[in-house]
Amino acid sequence: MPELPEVETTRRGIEPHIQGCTIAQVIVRNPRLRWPVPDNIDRMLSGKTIQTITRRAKYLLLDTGSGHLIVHLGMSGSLRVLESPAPAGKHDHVDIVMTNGVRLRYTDPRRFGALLWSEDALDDHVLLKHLGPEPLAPPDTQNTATFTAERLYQMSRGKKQAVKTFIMDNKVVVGVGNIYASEALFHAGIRPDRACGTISRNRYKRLIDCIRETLSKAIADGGTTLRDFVGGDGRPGYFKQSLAVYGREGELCLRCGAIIKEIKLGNRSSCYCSRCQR
DNA sequence: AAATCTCCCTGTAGGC
DNA sequence: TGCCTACAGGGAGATT
Repeated sequence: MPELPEVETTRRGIEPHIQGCTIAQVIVRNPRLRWPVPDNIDRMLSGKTIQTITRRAKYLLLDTGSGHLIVHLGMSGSLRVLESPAPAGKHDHVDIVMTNGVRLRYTDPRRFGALLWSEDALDDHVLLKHLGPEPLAPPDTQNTATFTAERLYQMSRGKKQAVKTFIMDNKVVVGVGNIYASEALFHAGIRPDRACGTISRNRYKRLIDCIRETLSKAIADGGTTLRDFVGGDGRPGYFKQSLAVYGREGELCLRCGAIIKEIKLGNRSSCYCSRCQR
């Protein structure tokens, strides 16, 4: 399921195939995603050239020079490059056809994703303007608007919220979903239900290192494929075999051998080792 | 104001 | 060709 590493894997997979391509046509088979695909999207995109493909949080941004296509993969979405037409399956909702015949195909069984068109500056877009810092951007210790231990420390003071839901909050840091929050907390030795306001600067420093390391390794492995996810080349990711706690409730901790526990936090399952994580 | 809950959706797993 | 329910999850919006 697409978290930051899966979105970045997708970005890297499609970029070499579609950067510089001119869009001939957008075929919308089913516009009913999280928000409706705008019915003018074919008119807005046709004839425009894809200049860059960037990522902000879990959003992919295709810049045409006069407006952006904003893509979110939801939890079961994928974007693949097809070098030639192929029959559309049940969940292949949108094809973006290039003038050279290459297609960018959006597939999303659960339709939690989105394809939106924005002519405004992206900094002002309602979905993007309140987002916190990127976890993998170069840290700037002088700037608390970047992902630093000082930021987490300051934002968490006086809060009783569980640290796991805290780091999954997009205003705190973006791109950390349920899988990688669980994994990073394990590697940092912090219980997911610990009140975020009781965690020291030093432990936040360690947590930040672990979040960066977990996300980076997952990107290097092509993301985590649990069921649906495929990268831009249609291949699954291989990080699943590196998961230490996520989805391992009842199994043994790889570090100490204790049984991995599962609790619900914010209606989301959270797995942890009660011996390694405090 | 902060924290928690609900909802959108559908494929899959598990119980019977 | 079994039917039914619970569950998974990102994140906006509602509620407590």
